[in-house]
Amino acid sequence: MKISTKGRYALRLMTDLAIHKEDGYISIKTVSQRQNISEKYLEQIIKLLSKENLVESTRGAQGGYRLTREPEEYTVGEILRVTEGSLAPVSCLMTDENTCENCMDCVTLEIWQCMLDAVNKVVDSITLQYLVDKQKEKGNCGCC
Amino acid sequence: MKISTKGRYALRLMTDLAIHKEDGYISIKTVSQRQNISEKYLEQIIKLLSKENLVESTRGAQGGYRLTREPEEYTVGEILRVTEGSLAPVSCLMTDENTCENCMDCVTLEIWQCMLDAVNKVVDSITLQYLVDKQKEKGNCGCC
DNA sequence: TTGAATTCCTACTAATTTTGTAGTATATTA
DNA sequence: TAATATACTACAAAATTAGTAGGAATTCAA
Repeated sequence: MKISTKGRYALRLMTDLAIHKEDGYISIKTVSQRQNISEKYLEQIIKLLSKENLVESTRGAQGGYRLTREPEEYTVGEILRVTEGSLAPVSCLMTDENTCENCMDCVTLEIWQCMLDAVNKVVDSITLQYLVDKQKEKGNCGCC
Repeated sequence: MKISTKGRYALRLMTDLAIHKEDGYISIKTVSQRQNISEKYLEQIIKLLSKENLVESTRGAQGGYRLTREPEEYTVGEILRVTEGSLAPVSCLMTDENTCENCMDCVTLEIWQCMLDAVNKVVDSITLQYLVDKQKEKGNCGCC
């Protein structure tokens, strides 16, 4: 039941972009140095965010990435789902997969659905702006 | 963010023991056949449950396992935590590990804590007896 | 117009975790 | 004493996670 580094790094990445949003396009290299995360790995992660239009990019010198919306318009849930995939505790609940027929009338599916709803409710209630605000007063340890 | 087979099998195992609780001690072999789960793997799983006294055992012919309490006295959360380990989405929140000092004042830890609380609330509100009741009317697909 | 900076894209790989298997010792009962 | 179980230790295959590596395409600035 763990959130992987992909999701955790994505939150730090997005928070970094949000905090420095006045700087225009920000390169992966810059974020990599500030957050101390591998450049190449960040590249993979931001590709996911870019594909879903959570960030936009320009190539070349002075290029980089920036947010497409205001920080209060992103939720943590959205960022996590794009990078982690569905937060569902079983694959039968993942919408993109062809849902298992047998499960529809299955006892435990109920439980997993309740868990998913509860998790989504939490992460969808927190905005990126909240992370920015808290980050400024508290910081981020980098390990969770 | 997945529940592994260990936790899912544990629920089926415990539900099976609960449904057949009048049969006295039930062997792993029997459960294995009824649930169509590898005998040796079930053995590993029930060892965890046994160690925490969720079940008790006797060896030898006519031996096996049985519940130590009534089905309404177990929660799904308890069973999952014994088999899956903590349901925390990050290891910094797992009580048995030496909690990361830096995290205590970390932004994201808040989020993970809220997620953990929400998940626990769901699974701790469902009893094994509920699974038994629903199982009898609905069944279990075996895949989730 | 050229060189440096940067994203974009495709593979590959190392490490870790999950999901088991295998074999044997020990205990119990008929 | 033979059959049936649990108890225990070790190993192994498969899948997933967490990266690395290298180069093509694009853009800007000097």
